[in-house]
Parts: sequence; structure tokens; C-alpha cells
Amino acid sequence: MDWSIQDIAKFAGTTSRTLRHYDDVGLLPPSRVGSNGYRYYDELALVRLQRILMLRDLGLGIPAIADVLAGERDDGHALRAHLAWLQQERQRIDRQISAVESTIDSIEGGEQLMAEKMFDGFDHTQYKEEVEARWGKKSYADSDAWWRAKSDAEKAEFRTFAAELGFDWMVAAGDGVAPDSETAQALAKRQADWLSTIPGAPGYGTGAPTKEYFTGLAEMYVADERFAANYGGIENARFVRDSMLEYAERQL
Amino acid sequence: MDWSIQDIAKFAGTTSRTLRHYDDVGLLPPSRVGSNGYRYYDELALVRLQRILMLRDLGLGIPAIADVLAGERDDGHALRAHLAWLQQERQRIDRQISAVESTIDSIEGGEQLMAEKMFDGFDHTQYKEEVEARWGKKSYADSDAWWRAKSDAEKAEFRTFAAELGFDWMVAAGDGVAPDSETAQALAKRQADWLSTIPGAPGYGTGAPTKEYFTGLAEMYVADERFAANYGGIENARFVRDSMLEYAERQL
DNA sequence: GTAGAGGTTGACGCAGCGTCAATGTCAAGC
DNA sequence: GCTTGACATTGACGCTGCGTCAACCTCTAC
Repeated sequence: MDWSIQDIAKFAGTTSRTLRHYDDVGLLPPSRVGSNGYRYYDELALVRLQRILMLRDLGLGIPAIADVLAGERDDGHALRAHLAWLQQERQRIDRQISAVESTIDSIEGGEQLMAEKMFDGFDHTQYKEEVEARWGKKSYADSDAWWRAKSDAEKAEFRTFAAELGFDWMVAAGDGVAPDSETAQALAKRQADWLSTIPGAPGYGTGAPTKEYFTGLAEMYVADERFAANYGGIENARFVRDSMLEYAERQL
Repeated sequence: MDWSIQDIAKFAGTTSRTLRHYDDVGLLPPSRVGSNGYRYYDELALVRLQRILMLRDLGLGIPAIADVLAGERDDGHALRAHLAWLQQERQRIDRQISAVESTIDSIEGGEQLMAEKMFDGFDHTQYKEEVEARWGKKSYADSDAWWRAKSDAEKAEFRTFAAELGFDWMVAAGDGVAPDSETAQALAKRQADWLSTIPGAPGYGTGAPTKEYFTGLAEMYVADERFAANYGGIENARFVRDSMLEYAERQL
């Protein structure tokens, strides 16, 4: 005794389309196919279908379902693999949930998005403590006052310049040029010139940063991941540092 | 100042293909397109890309990302909707995890899969307590002994018959026929005949179940969801009950 | 004979790109 | 001016698991 595709589908709580799909992928061939091409299913097929649907509800994909149904004693393996998968998924979801929550909090608190903060990495005033510890409170205060006095347009321009420079560093690093190459040294010069325009920076007004300041910064770039991020990762930061040190040796 | 698609991609930690995709879907058009068709991106585009990637990491889909980036003050809404989504997903995963765990346990314990149990619903010995409470301990013991004496092949045959009958009930119910229709009454007769062949069932040996037993069973089918499941859900079970009650009135 | 319910085999759609494939561009070296 | 190689472009298929037409048989019932 067997039944039509619709009967089986309704009984099992699924659709005839799904049954045809399972036939197509070889997961559940009909027990019989009429001369007219109609699919018919018997009790055995129905039992198999029930199992399939149960496993599907557990979240298994079609290949995994096939595995479970194929290996009589391999059940444990396929299901356990799926379990591990699920647990990993749960961790991912959990991380995303907390990340989304903190993002919402940030926005409500009027803070800017993380991504925006990134480019503010070029705003050295972010690193108050490091700056004060290395070059003194006055240095920081001067820089800070200078920065605050800028208009929004000026700030944007400053950021743009920083972004370009950081970017060009990265491109150079990606191209695999050497730290003592002309390209790298030109970038180091741009960086030095730029730094010397910032009040509070050691060397301000002399047209170039002091050697100590410049090499200190170079080391900081690799030591502090927040800086490294501005240059496209730690590897690039190392390239930047080496180029800057080379430049300091030669020019400062 | 702007950079090539590769430069931007590498800097942001993604691929040029992704950037082209974002252009295609209108999420991130390049800031400039050369006469040769090349895409170029400036700092503004880069900032936007950073945001996009951050939101993507939070699990948002492209339309959701577009929403967040579009509505300056709608951020909260889109993100909160996504948060609700995530929490719902987590619940689903949790349910699947516990379901998979219990399934593994069942298999290890040598039990059969849920799906297999379903058809054993026709094995009335599953319902020891109900049977004893309604029709006495002797009735259950007789049935049980009879069932145990059967060979596997006989059991399979019995189940097949039960499956067919249950199935045909469902099909009839699905067709919307009336309980007093010829079709329904014929099914009720099949059911009655079948029941009368089971030792321990009230009416065994007389060629027909007793009216009390038959009507009692009918009520049990709707009262107990485990039975209802055998007929394709509670609605069908009600149809089965009504047909059986009608049959009992007329024939028993 | 005809209507209506139900069956069949394609084939597109969805989400977000990965991955060719065929072809145009540009900078660099000979 | 030509070659080479790196990088750009625009298609278009693939993946997951079916939902959803579409065009076209088949069977049953009146």
C-alpha cells in the first residue's frame, strides 16, 4: 500500500515540493513511480521521512541528515559534529549580541561608532597618558590647546591628511618596498614635516621633529596596537617604524 | 586624494569583489569613477566602508546596514531590531542544542528515534496505564502477551496495517468527508474489525469490539495527543472519533 | 466532454559574496 | 613601439533549501 505525494506531505506536515526536492537530491526516493511519472510512498518511506524531518528540525543540513540515516552506528559522530557546530554558533551569536548591545549604548551615549574612532587614532590627543609620560605635560597641553582651537573644517583637513599618509604607508608596505627605499624615506619625510607643524611636539618651530621624538614615536607605533591599526596592522607598523628609524639616522 | 579598489580593500581587510558588490547593491558607490571605468575611493568612502564592515561583523544584512547608515537617528531602531533577532536566534540554537543532546543520549541508551516511536503509537501496549485503568489489568496482560508472542515479521505486518489505516483516516479527514459518509463508515468498520482481532480487547472472539470499548477508544483518540498524532493531528482525531461514534451507534 | 484537483518537469529567486572567464588598461622594461 | 605582468572591468555560475510560478499531462467525477 502506498499513497500520493500530497497525502504523505500533509501527513508529515511538509510540502510536496520538499518531497520532490528530497527525491532530486537522493535523500528520499519514492518507493514507487507510476508509469505516468507520479511518485508514490509507502510506510517505510514515511518512516524515513519522519526521521528526516526530525533531523531537519535539529538543524542538520541535507548531507548531514543523509549521513545520520546512512551510518547505523555512525549516528553519534554526525550528530556530535553537529552539536559542536551548534555550540560554536551559540558563542558567535553571544558575541554579536554583546557587541550590538555595546554599540547601541555607545550611540545612546552620544559616542561615535568604533569605525569612526579609528581615524581619530591620528588625533594624538587621544593618548594623553602616553604623551605626557614620554614628552611631558606641557607638550600634551600645548598640543591639546592647539587642537581645540581648530575649526571643524581644519580638523577635517588634518584628519584627511593623516588618513592619506597612513594610507600611503600601508600601500608602500603592501608593495613590499624596503624601509631604506626612496619611497619609504619620502613618506618618512612627509611624516616628519607634518609632525613638526604640531605645537607641543618636540622640535616644533624648527622645521623638523627632534630625533628623540621621532624615534620614540616610531617605537610607539609598533608597541601600541591602537597606532598599528592606523597603518593597516602590526606588520605594516613595523615597516613604518623601520622607515622612520632609518630616516632619523640619516636626516635628524 | 583617492585610492584604487585593491588598496582600499587591503586596508580595510576585505576583497575587491566585496567592494564591487557593495557598489552593485548601492551600499558603497566609489567616490570617483575613472573614464576607464576604474573605481576610486577617498577617505569618506573609507570611513563608510569601515562602518559597513563593523556592522557586518555584528551580523547585520546589507539592507539593515543601509538602514543604519541612512537614518542618522534611526540607528537605535535598526540595531534594536537586529538585537531582538539575535536573541531569538540564540533561543532557537539553545533548543536545538538540547534536542540534539537528548537525541544522542537516546541513541546511546539504545532507544529508538522519536520518529520511529510515532508509529509504535499503534502499539497499544505503549499505553499500559490507560488500558488498565479503562479495561482492567487482565485486558492489558492478554494484549501484551499476544503482542510479545508475535514474530518480528508479524509485528511489522501489524504495524503496516495500523499505518495504513491511520493514514487512510487522515486522507479521508483531509478530503473533508462527513463522519456519517460511506467512506468514513467503511474506515470505522475496518478499525472495528481490526480491534476485534486483538486478544484482550473487549469483544475479542465475537467478531466485533464491544460498544463501550469502541466508544471509549474513540474518546481516547482525541483526549490523548499521542493517539491524535497517529491520525495526523487533533483535527483529524476528532473526525475519527465522530466517525467511530457514529459507527458504534449504528452497528454495535 | 469537460471541469477541477493534482501530478510532472523546468527554472528563477533569495544572501553575500567566492570564483572563474574573457577582455581592457596601465606602468615598466627592452 | 612592443611585450609582459599586475590590476581593472563586466558577466555569470555556485552554494542552501526549498517557495513559487509556469507550461503542460493525468485522473476522477459529473
